[in-house]
Amino acid sequence: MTEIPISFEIVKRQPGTLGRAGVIHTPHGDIETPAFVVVGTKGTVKSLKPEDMKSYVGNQVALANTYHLFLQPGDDVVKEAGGLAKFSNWDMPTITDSGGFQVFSLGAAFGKGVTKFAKGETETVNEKAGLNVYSKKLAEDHGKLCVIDEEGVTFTSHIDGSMHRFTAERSIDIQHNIGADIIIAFDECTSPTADKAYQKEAMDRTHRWAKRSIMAHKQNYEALKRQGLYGVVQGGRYLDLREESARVLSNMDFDGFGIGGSFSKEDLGDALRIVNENLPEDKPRHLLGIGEPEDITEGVSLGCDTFDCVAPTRIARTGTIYEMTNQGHKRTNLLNTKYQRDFSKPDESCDCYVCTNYTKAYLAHLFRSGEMLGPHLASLHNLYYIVNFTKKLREQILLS
RNA sequence: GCGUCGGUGGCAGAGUGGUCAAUUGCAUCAGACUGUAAAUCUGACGGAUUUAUCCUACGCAGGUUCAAAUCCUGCCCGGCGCA
Repeated sequence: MTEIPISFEIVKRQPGTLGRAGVIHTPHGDIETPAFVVVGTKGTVKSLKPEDMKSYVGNQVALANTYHLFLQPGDDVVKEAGGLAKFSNWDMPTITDSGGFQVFSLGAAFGKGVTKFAKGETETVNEKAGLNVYSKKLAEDHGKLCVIDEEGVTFTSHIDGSMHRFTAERSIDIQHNIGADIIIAFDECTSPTADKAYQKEAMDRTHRWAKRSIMAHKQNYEALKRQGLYGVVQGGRYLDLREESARVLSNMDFDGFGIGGSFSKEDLGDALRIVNENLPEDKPRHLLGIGEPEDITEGVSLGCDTFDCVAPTRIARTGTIYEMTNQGHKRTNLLNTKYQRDFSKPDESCDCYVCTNYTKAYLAHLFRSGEMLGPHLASLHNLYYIVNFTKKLREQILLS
């Protein structure tokens, strides 16, 4: 094994774009990029057996979450089991997200129905209110399950209400225990409704946490040998902040970079361009939590190497599948009446296990009758769809 | 046959004189979902509509009342008990 656990080589650059095809070498194997990373937050891809990833999906890498595994079953248990890959029987490279997204989903977004994507005109609000040293009363007053301060974040467990504190160092420590090949510096994922002043403040804080994450990582020699660390670019929807974040992080000793935070659909492209133009070219870039097929097309051409997103499995569980049409990607709600007697393949152009063996009508029946096979088969298809679509984008770059 | 209880929107089941086109659940119809608080959530759900209102509705037919799903009478149907 090399001194550096994570290395990246660019195999081919796509002329005229920022896109590139490459390989990320990890202790658990190679990841040919661009690649879609399957999300299994709690060490399980919802509705799938771990083996299904190899047999039916074909993904090369999977991602779990630090916050969730810390709460259940506990990072010490995962460590004792021999690490995430062994514990979960994930026979492939793995990534853990730092818990930074939970700062958003349990914080600014809690109970508000806000997503990290701004839709059209967005009112910005000063999120300063969240910036206080933790107290239980404060959390209750603010209707949040987490409160941010300079040192870190205090969470109220969404499971049992117990209090837990994450700092940059603590997140890294937990991720060392979980043992994924790639770990991510603890960051603050901001809300798209946050105003610029707050985005700047959160970004600067994330940069300070980034520095501390590197220091914490370097203090664990064993982990340093087998885990790579990514820093996370922030800056919200503000291009100047995005540029600044990319530049600041570029000067830190990371093995790769996550691009995080909030966007609006319209300026996702502009943000990715300015970020990737400023990140070092020879390090892998992971677009955190994005996205839909169209987003991946855009992200790849703008120089992102890996992507993770819950959308394929989340929409699958409620009866929606991806379908390729002449007009492009389509989301098909199998619960719609018209599919009850539609005996065509779920996706005519797809050659996955589900599409070669079942019909829309059968899947529709499974969903209508509440059978668990419905979410399972739809998840298999959607993951295969997005993983293979991303593979095709890689092939296009190789052929360009 | 006698007694008794009951018949409410696709189903189950509230309501027992006005605030009832009728609580709620299921089903149905549609929508949402982007580092998973998520096998979740939202909306619609008698008909018409100029969305203000109007019409038809709580087994059927009458009646009482300013007003009835709610009270009275008869009929029809069902459960249970006794013959």
